[in-house]
Amino acid sequence: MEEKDNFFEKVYKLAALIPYGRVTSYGAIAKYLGAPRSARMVGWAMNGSQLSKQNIPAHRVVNRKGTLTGKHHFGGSNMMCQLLESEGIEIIDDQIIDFSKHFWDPEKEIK
DNA sequence: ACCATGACGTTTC
DNA sequence: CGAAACGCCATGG
Repeated sequence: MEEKDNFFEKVYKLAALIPYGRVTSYGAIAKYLGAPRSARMVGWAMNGSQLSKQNIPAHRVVNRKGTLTGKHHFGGSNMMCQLLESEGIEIIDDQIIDFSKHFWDPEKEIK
């Protein structure tokens, strides 16, 4: 049953391609993968990304509002925030400042 | 097969 | 403008 679904595989790949100091939303990833309705599945995939052998910068993936909804699943609430701030991203109350400015659209950046 | 949950998103009130 | 409800889809019980 451990067949790497193309969906998860793409999520990991895309997440790993997120440039430094950039962030994206689950919906954007899902849409890029061809499943704009499966934004939740993206989050589910990220959950497994922690167990993945690769280093998935899941901290660069947030919801469409730019809120750090999944900080608890990251292995600590402070960790995700700290990582993002370390990349030059301002975060206040689990909310990314100038989210649109840091937003990274795979469809635009990747062609 | 059905119900419940979840790192989301959009629409409605 | 803010909160709540609904919708989507996959995984687990």
